[in-house]
Amino acid sequence: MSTLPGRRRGPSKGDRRERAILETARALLARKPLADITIDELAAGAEISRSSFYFYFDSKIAVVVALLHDMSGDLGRDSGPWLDGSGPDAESLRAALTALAVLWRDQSRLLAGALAAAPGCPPIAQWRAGLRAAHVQRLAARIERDRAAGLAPAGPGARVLAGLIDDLRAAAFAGAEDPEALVGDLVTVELRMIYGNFGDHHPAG
Amino acid sequence: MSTLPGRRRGPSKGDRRERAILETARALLARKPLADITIDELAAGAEISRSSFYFYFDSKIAVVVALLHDMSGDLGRDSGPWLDGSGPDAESLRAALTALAVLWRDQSRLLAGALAAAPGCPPIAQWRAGLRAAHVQRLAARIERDRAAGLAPAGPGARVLAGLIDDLRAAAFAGAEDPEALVGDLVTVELRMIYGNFGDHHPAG
DNA sequence: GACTTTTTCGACGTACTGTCGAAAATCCAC
DNA sequence: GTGGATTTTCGACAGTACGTCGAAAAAGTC
Repeated sequence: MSTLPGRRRGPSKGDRRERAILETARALLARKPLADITIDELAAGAEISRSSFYFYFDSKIAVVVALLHDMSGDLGRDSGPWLDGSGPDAESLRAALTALAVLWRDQSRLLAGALAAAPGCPPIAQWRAGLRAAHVQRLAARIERDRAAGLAPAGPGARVLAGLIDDLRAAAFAGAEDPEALVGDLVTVELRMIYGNFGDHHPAG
Repeated sequence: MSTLPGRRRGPSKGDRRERAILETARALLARKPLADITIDELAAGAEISRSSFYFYFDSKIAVVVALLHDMSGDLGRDSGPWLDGSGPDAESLRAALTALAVLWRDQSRLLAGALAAAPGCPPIAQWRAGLRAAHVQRLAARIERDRAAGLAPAGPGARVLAGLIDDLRAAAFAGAEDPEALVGDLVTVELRMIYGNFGDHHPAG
């Protein structure tokens, strides 16, 4: 699964190195964009030679994919109540968006780099497509439920609408210097996209 | 302005070459992504050596910027009626979005490549920022006008809302295989973002 | 036909990527 | 602990693409 060419089994010295590479990548991503990071740096950070790097990962992208996978779990965190609920529930939506915004704040370069690299890089594109599909799937189901219940007006196909909402989130967070500051407005906008202004609320602060 | 290092004036042989480079770039972008295009190919297409390429452009990016500038005029085309009008006018919005979708259909690789390269590439980032600012400016003004006139409900700051709409367009068109198919749904969604469902309309087909 | 400007290109230096094969370190059974 | 297998390391090499320099050829000017 995770593109490791050489190793067979056994948590040995190599494991420490692999983790060191990942940690180095994280550290470097905290202060420079993905495109500016070279394999030399990754190897140096893990205190191995550049050639040795290739024993652990096939490429810089493979490292990124590993980091992304580590994060996948967190990405949908706190979205359950919103996605499984019904009606224009601003609070559960706000919780979902806040969790996402915090993640973007902490990992913006990793996420931005991944999004930028996705076209033209199948493994990353697949990762993104998987997350997107999962979100669209659940959100579209929620929209259909609400429409059937008369809570939401008809409109674009539920999957299309859900896709637009997913796109909007990614674009908005990717472009923002302070993602958390956007949460309130995104709540309003997403609710309007789904409910019109059935559910308009008055954001506090 | 357009980063031309060598030439002084006079429409000479060099002009043909410069145009040849741009045409080659256009042609290549029609069938492969920007990242896969090399300066060798650009030079070969214009029938000059790679070194000669640098006489005309500073880099591949400079070529892209030139192409983008050629296109800037078309980007806002047919948006006037929508941006200068008032109220939930689905038809003028549809016209604006259709023109944009057609542009995306024809130049998707150039635009997608530019958007992907923008972070980490100041000249392209500036181009994008300029367009975005212009759009946000006019759209925000329109929103404020409508709110003052009681045509649109209060909500996120007009500039923020306009920014989200601009982001949504870029993300939606960038991700779509058939941008024109999205226009109808985008009309609905943008109107809802601004007006709630004050202005819900019934899209035909 | 000299003189200037424009245009061309080969040679060079750099940065980064990825592969190969041999050696060193480590592990494991006996 | 020693011998053979496995894991890990790295130097050397080959490839690709970028961007610069300076000298020369081509074109334009008087």
